[in-house]
Amino acid sequence: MEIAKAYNPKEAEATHYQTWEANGCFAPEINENPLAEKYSIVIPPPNVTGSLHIGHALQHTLMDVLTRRKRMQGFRTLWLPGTDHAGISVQRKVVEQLRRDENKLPQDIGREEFISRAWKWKEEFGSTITEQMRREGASVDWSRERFTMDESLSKAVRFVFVTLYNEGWIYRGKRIVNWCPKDKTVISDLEVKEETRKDGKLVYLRYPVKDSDKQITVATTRPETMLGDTAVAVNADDERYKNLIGKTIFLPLTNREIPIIADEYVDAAFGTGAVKITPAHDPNDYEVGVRHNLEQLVIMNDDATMNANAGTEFEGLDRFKAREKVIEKFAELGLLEKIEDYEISLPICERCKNIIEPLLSEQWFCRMDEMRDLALDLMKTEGAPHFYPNVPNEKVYTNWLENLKDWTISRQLWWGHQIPAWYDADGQTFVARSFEEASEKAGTTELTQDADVLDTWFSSALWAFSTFGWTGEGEEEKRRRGERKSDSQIGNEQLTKDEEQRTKNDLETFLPTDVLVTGRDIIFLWVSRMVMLTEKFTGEKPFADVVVTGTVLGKDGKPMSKSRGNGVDPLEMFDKFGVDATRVYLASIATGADIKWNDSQIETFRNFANKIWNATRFCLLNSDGAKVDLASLKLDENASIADRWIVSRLNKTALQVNKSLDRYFFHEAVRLLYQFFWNDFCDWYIELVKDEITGDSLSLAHSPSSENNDAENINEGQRTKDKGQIQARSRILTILEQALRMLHPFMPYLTEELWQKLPNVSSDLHHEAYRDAKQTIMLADFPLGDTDLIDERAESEMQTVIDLISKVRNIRAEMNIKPSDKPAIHVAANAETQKIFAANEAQILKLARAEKLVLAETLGVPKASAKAVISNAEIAVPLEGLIDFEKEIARLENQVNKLETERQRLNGQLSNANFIERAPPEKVDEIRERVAGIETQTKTLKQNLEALI
RNA sequence: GCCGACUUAGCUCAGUGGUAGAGCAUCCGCUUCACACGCGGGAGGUCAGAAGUUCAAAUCUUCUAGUCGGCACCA
Repeated sequence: MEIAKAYNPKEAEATHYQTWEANGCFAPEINENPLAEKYSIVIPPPNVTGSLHIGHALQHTLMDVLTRRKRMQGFRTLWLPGTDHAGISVQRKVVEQLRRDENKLPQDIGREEFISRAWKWKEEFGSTITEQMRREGASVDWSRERFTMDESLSKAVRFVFVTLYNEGWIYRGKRIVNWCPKDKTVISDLEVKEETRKDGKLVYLRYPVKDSDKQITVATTRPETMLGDTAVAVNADDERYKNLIGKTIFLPLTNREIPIIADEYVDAAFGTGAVKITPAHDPNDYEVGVRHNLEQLVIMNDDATMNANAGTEFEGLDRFKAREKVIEKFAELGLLEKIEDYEISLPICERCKNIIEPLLSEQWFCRMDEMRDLALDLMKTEGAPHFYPNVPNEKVYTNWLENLKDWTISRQLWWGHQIPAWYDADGQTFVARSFEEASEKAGTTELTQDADVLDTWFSSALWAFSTFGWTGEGEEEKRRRGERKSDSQIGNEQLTKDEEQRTKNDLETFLPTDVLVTGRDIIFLWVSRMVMLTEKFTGEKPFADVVVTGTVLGKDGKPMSKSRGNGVDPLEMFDKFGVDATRVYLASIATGADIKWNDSQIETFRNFANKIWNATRFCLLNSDGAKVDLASLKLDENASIADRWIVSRLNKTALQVNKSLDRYFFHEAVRLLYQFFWNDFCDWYIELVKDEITGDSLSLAHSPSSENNDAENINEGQRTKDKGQIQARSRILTILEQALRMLHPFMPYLTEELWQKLPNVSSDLHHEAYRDAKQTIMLADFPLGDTDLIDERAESEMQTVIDLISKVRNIRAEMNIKPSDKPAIHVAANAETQKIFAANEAQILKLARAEKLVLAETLGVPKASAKAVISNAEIAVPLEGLIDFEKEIARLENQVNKLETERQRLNGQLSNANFIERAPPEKVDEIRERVAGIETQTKTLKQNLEALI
């Protein structure tokens, strides 16, 4: 078979994904077993405006690893893909497109046309990320792809909104909100970020008191808001101002008079002790205003320019221009006391980085108190969802819930789910799932729908169940919910009947999902809201577990960002190192840990991919007559140590890999597989059996046609040898094949490419749930590992052989013995250990590059020998004429010193009476044994040393 | 201000009570018939610092320092 010398990822990446998809491998329907347990994951829907970044690649890799393993283990597996309509982002793209191409504003074309343009934009550019996911190898079921604005998901949104409204969880009201003047919409607290500015100013303004020559000085960082002041507040106990309470102030730059009020919000010790109150532009002032029934004077437009309420001199000015002008005017009037430098933190719009303006505005809100309790109860009573890693995520989650405030759910955008509320001519509100329903309620069709849309996260919050077809419509849903609760009580008799329905009904089959894999940053925005709304509307948990991934930082250790230019494009990595290498690297990051991007690490896994390629290449180059055959791993009593050892290692690895993945320790699974494949399989097993499986033996050299003619010429011995060789070849192929299966979830392309090349692979190797499917490694049975096949004795015997070879290699290297020189190896050991070495003589001679192996009870070698000890044997390599005595002395001293340090440490423990008394006896014995072992070795080394001096 | 995480070899990182590890880099040797994206062999660490708990601490507790997050406040 022709096989290239190095792995070329591009070839494998080009073909297999299409084949898997075409053969329906990603859909749960591929599973032929009606009783199969389900395993489901919904993807955190990426924004349609997005393109794949390294965080997606990380999360998708983990989800794919989980999904692929479970699928291989015969679960009815669904990983559901989809995208989020990303309200503000798409709106901004379309606004930009409109401006650039037609020099128009959204108002110019109207809402309807704007929305149709947005859909067009989505159709045209919205599939970038889903295309990129194909490249990643993500085994998602594209037939179930969802979009948050699909009709069925939109129905769900309306149903939920109406229900929550009717139950009093959603209300409309005037509140101070975070207003983004750039996007001209309200945004939630979670979308506001803080930015500290050192160049802030604190401006002290003097307000003249009416009927008095007194002035009150107030300090502010936003002087322009004084135009909207409707009071000055002081603390009632403040002696300085006590007698001014109830008096009136002439508010400069306006012709308004405002009261001086007392409120406990004011801290007499802070600043001047007097606070200007602007109820329409500050949340605290708003509260004060409500308490004192103050006028709420809005002085800004939605683009943060001043409006008519600010006075003719200021109307139309930008807020920052107005600020300067207010200061100027106060200075002119002699009312500017001073300006101090002041470090200030500004609220910034997370997306557009503009400064947020707190603004009084009428919005829709979602009350969170009861929903918070739903979520908190789940955590308290069931520990659900379970976070991985648990620390610190669970605590962060619950702390946040405990301090939750109401959620502003309306947005002043056109792209999104328009709020299903209608107003009649009198301003009465009718909340309904459709215009028809609203008209019916209102008794008129003269209705106007609320212009706002819902926060994108509102529809995302339903993602765990709306994606499975839940729309909330009709009584059916409720009935099903009721049925489902009782199903579990009825028991197993109903199973078969239910199974039929299960395959038809995604909601019942796949909810709750098994795990959510997502980033820390959206635990609040998304995870918590899914928990609340899924529980509220389906009575189910959205997911059992939450895996919280860390942040992949740039090479400079800072979060990746366009402005820093430290981003890493996953697609570039795919091109440079291959998809598989990138995936394993991402999976090798400790769960939840932040990591600095590091090219050398990913190269490690590129090299690993190549190693796997070449190991397979080796097996294939020596595969004549052999085949993948699980029976070849059933070893009899005559089996070699190497075979027993590798089978044991394989099964131990499989057990540990499964255990690691069960607790989402992807990095541990990667490490186990890397070590098994490279160290155990390549470095030792291949080398140990190389002679046995390479080279044409006599009969194999014959072409099949001549074989019959020459059959009688082949003697029995040769026949046995051939048979043994073919068995050995099958065995190594089978071990390899098992390893490829375990590697598949991490490295799907490489493993499929190689697996298909192995002799005798077929769908017979599939898990029994996929016997009829076309042969692919992705449906092969993922090894669980068998404790009965773990052979500790073989492992320790093999270790003895490895130790011996390593020591001789060490001597060779330290003594500068040429590769072509083949010394003898003398070993002194007990009879049992001698047997082990004797059984592996050929391998020892080959791997240590030695000429002969002399086994005895005691060493009888010339003085000019290099020596070493291992736990149960003494080794000597006679080096007549080659030995450098000084070097040998140094080498032995080095070994003695190492042992001595260790011995002293252990003796320290043993001489501690408390240790002997309180430590577990096994532990004490273990230490004693080790000291004894060290002493024997040291004694031998010292004798050798003395002999040299 | 409150809460939390992190600090381990030159670099990037594993390691949750019992012999400090990996990859890369480095040093020495090797065209050994799968692989130089390789093979073999070395060197390199007071586990940030201090105190404590324990027979035993990188690991548990407290404090200190530095780094980074989250939340709150900000007249």
